[in-house]
Amino acid sequence: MERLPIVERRAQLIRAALAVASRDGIEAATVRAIAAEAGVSLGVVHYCFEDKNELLRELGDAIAAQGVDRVELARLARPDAHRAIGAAITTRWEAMRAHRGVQLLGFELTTQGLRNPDLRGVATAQRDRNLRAAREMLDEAAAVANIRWTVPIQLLARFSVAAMDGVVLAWLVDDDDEAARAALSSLTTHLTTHTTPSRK
Amino acid sequence: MERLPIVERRAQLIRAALAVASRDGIEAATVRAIAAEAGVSLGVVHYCFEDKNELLRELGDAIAAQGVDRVELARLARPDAHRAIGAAITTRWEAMRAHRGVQLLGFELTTQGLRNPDLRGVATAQRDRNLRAAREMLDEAAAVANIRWTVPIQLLARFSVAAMDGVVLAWLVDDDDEAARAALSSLTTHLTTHTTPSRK
DNA sequence: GTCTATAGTTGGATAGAC
DNA sequence: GTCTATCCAACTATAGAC
Repeated sequence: MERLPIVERRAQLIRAALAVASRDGIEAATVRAIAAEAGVSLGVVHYCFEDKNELLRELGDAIAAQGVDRVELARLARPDAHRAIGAAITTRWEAMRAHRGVQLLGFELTTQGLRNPDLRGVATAQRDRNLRAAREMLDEAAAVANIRWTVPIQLLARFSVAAMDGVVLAWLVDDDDEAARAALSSLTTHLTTHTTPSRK
Repeated sequence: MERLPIVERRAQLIRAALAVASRDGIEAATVRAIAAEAGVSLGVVHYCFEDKNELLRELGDAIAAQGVDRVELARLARPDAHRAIGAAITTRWEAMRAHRGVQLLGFELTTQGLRNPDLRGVATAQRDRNLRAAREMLDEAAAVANIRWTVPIQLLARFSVAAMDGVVLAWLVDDDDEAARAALSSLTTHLTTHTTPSRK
């Protein structure tokens, strides 16, 4: 086996953890399974991480980081408010839909974080990232469509995140793409009612 | 130890499982811990249930059943649409807020159901119950306020469940009652825009 | 740095006495 | 029906050879 600097070894193990956990679930992501996935022996994992919780915390960071590819709205034709908001939400939805296992893993990590004090930060970090991403999305949609929001953006961001989470969870259960799209369309309409043309 | 008919013993063990799992999390709800909670020995659990999964399936039923105390809207003063819908949602929210551990357990059982084929039914049963409860809530609110819905109620029910789930999950993470209430108020407003006076 | 070997728990499940 | 005793598998973590 090749020798690696510890930082690269850690990165490799985090990738392996993400692969196992998103494919087989958080319960299946044992130290053994992760070591096997990475092709290293059990001891290596304990050499690279303080304990399993530290590895899971890094996994939480990794999953949150990959969820926030910035949405590109600039090239929209006829960017009215409804259209811009709809595009932003649809883009995010398609990104999530493409990684079913990762979405489920996100919920699993959140519940773990709510039970295990050692992983508390995973849950809150994920919420913070989601909120920030939603706020940026709303800001960008407003800029592109040349409107402004008539209620505090923090409120709208929170509602959007909650609605998104709920829609994704329902979709994980019943795998109904049409229903999910309809719900997101409803969310888009709702957000649009809280806009007004911005004066220049 | 007192002898009990097996059906009563099962009910007792399910109650114990609910107590342990809602208090300490699904991972802590081992057969051993449940037996201890009920004050019986380990073997008794295996005598009463085929295996652990069967017990968890019954637990799923139990948790779903207790969530659907029917909302009483009849005595509302001046039941306009917004008021009726708001009351229905608030009532349900207060019921959920009072049982934090149970709500978290619900999410844990759902994710388990999505990973473990043996528990698949737990996730879908919970979704079905929630959808039905939401539909009944919308029906009753419409009847009380003398309005009708301008979009298919199935769609509204689904959106309501998703939004509720998302709001509860966010609340579990940050424990912010005010933010939750604000989000639910936003949901109420959104639902109200899809009503129209019903002709008699 | 990496490996094998093993300690030390804890889990689900079962056998057999009473 | 109920209990104790036990089996066996899987887990995290560590010690020590190389």
